[in-house]
Amino acid sequence: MKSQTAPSLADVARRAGVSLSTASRALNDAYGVSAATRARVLDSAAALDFVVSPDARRLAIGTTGRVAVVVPHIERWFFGQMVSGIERVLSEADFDILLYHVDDAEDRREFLARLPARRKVDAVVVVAFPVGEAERERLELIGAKIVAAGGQSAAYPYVCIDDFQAGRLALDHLTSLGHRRIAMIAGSDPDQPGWPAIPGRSRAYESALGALGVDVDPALVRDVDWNPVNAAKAMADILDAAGEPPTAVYAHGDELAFGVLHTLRHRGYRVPEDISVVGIDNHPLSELLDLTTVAQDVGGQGAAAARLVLQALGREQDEPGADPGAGVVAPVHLIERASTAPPRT
Amino acid sequence: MKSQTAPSLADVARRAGVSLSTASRALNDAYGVSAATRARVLDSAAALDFVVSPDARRLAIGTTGRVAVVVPHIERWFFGQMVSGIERVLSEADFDILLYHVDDAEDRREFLARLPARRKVDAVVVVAFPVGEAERERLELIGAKIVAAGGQSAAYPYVCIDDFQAGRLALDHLTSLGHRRIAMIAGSDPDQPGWPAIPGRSRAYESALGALGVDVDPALVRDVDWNPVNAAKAMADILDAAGEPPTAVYAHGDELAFGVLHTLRHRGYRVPEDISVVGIDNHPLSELLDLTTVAQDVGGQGAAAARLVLQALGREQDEPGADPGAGVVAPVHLIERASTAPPRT
DNA sequence: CTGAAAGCGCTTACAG
DNA sequence: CTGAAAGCGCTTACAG
Repeated sequence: MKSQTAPSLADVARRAGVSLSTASRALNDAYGVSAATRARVLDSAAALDFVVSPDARRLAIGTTGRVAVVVPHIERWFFGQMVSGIERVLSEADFDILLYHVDDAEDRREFLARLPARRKVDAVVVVAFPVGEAERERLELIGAKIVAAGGQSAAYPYVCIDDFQAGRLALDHLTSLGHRRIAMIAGSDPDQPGWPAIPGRSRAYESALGALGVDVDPALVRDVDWNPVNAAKAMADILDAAGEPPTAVYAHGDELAFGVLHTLRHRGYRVPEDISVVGIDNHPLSELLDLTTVAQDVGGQGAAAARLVLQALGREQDEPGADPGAGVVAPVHLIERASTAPPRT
Repeated sequence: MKSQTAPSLADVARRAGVSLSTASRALNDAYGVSAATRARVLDSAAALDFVVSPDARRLAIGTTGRVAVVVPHIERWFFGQMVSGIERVLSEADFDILLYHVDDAEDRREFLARLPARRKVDAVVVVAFPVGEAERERLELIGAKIVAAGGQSAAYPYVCIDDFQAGRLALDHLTSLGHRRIAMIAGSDPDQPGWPAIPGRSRAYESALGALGVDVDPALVRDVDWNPVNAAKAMADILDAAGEPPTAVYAHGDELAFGVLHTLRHRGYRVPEDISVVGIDNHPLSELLDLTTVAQDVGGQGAAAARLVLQALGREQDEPGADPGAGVVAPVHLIERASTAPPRT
């Protein structure tokens, strides 16, 4: 009945001829065990191929050694990068990462409501979505730390970029080139259709046009669910609806821009001669498509978020000047490639 | 000192006025507890916001409720899809997934060597890399099941596609169009430079040409580490090296094909008029780039792998006719788009 | 430096 | 149907 079972501490102790306590100490502390004894225990452990049962240790210790990473769309580039960055530093700090995928707002709420009581993790990092006040309190009540990646919060540490700034970088590039008639393909939150998923990037649009005294023309704006194919359709839509085509297109993300490029090419518009296109992200394929974009280091942000976790867990010496609990905003910068140029007059 | 602590089963039992055993049973079994008692316990648990400590439960139960998913490049599309598929079905079966990222062969070996003794998981699914015989045995010794996704093995269950077939699908399409001078951009394993990461896709090339009595021209073949940018360079290389350019290019993956398309465009070749291009994968961006490709459902393969895990763990009624321990090979199919056409004569 | 004992939070035969 | 008790595999004061 009992399936194969790994050697236990008791086995190690017996083989080394010491007590459980001593074996445990030899394996953990450095103190309180004579060198000779420790050596015997270590040998014994090695011979038996022993490794502590994490569950038992955790039970006794009261800590889990795990952190939950909760992401909406693990199959998308941005999230993959983020998880990759988080995993890298957390695993190095010897934490295991528990991956959870949550789809919509309902999913997220339910997940967060369940997690606290589960005590499965020491911390949770939520990627690109907010945590309600109530959930946050429950998490903190059980001692679980929480940090956000790809979004900010006043209530817990976070790392993100300044989306408004990123947007302005893209738009200022366009306007300084002389563009005035600029279309926008906005990424929209499927939970709240019609609302921008990243408000800052939309505000940048209004603000940039506003600064020029140009009114926003609704015929030039479309919301898209981040699916490139839908972005392609949206662009076609704009071309069909707007009397005069825009001279430039601002996409909230490179993946949306890819769709735009596709439609433009199919409709016979040359980029950038006829229409300029700019995105945000610096997706790995953007270089190949000569897309001008505002770059961000997503993997680096994941790593930074992981460091915030370690900090919150007291596992890292606070860097002097680092205000724990505060957020870090990662830098962004414009990368000019061949998809943007001055408008033809 | 003692940080906030969640309510324990003992609290629930006390509040309900029953013993620990009864509380436990009420929460788990359906049997052996009177309806009234169960109700009291349930109420009590609800009132206290109680949820069992997974670690304690596991310790007592002897099972972890977790499965490890080990991937080489979590930030790449293929792996993201795979993990996504795995997570979907495993989390529904109430398993937690522990994500591990391993880079190179050394990493993998070390990881697998450590895992067995750790007893952190009930099973491990390795994505797109092989597990040595020794490691496999150790894993099985401690009762951890193992299944492969994106690669096959004689020693444990797996799900993959038939890479040779996929390659032939792509190549037969090309040759039936009339192409004879076909270049190949092969994805290569960084651990074994010069070797194809996916041998079947290379064999398909040799086989398809062989069937036509055409010799493989080394000047038309390049190995690339799956980086699209390097694929672009490799294509440039071929164009520079080969006297006469190929009339078609076969890429081991769509991401490589993207690089090819880039170079072709920059060099002034029209696709497909001057040169045809075909890939494998049906990457989400392929549609936008009008790339002809051989499609595979990666997420579906992940889901299938997860089902194999459940099966191995005895958590799923064996479907009649399903041979546990065997592999499943997922179907592939050609998607013709605008990147392929007959060669100009 | 080392050991006996209690405890971490559950589950599960074993007896009522 | 219900409870007392042992056990899961470790850790950690408490005494030597």
